[in-house]
Amino acid sequence: MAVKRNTWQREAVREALDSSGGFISAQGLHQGLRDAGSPIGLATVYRALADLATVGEADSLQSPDGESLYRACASSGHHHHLICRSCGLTVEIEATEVEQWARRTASDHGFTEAQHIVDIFGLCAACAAPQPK
Amino acid sequence: MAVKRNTWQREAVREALDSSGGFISAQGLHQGLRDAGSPIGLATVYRALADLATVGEADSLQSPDGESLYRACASSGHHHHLICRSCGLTVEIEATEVEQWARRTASDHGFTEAQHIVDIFGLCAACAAPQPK
DNA sequence: GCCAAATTGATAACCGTTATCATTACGGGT
DNA sequence: ACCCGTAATGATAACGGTTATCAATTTGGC
Repeated sequence: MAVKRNTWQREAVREALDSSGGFISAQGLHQGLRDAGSPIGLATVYRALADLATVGEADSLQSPDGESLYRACASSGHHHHLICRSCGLTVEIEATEVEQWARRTASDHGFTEAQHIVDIFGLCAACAAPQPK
Repeated sequence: MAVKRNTWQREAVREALDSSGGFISAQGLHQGLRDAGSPIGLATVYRALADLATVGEADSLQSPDGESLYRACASSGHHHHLICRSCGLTVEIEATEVEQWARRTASDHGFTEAQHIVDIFGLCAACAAPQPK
């Protein structure tokens, strides 16, 4: 059965994910768990993460480097993120306008089942000032 | 030097990219070039692609699988895409509203050097009706 | 307490991308 | 026209991340 994935491990992952406060890579999460004393294996982290993503309790996106980043999602509600590419700070943003625009644009071209990817990467105020690059 | 990247190979890549008509993976592009008779190497394709992307003549995005997909970009202008996840049909879309929204949102939170990822994946009219899967 | 089923975790296989490095082609200078 | 230096090319190896494999452990039911 597919709905049997509830062992303490998954919750551990969810907690870690939740306390990370932002997007984090699967491996980073694994590190964190290990540091926290969990003897959890990397494979399990990936599995838990995949499950959480499927259920909708986690959000995943591809970093520009091709890594998969995950983040705890309070709801299965749709929202977007503003991510500092330097320090990782993540801000959830409302995108009502964009939602509408996306929906309109899609149906405008005869597209259905449209899901949009809308994320903004930048440098937060803190990271911007110091060194440009 | 960095501005010395102009040998026939890059143009070959650009042509291939251009005639692909949609997003294509670096490897797929390499295959295509090879099939077309070019003795081009995979490494060179990656290099050319990176260059084109840098100059702004190619657009790149990460597929959900983590692959990098490239597409010929008419201009270095910023625009987004509506992609059929079934047949690969790609439509360039104007996103003026979104541009503004993104810029506003970013600076609203003190972010600078904001680059946004805005793409819509869906099923085009042709692929939607027939067979669900 | 015993058995069956499922999860776990270490490791190996995979896949795409990037770096390495010898070879080759091109251009300039003489 | 020839020689030489510079840079691009391409085969292959190295890399990093993700997924699959599989034996061992744990869990729950009877």
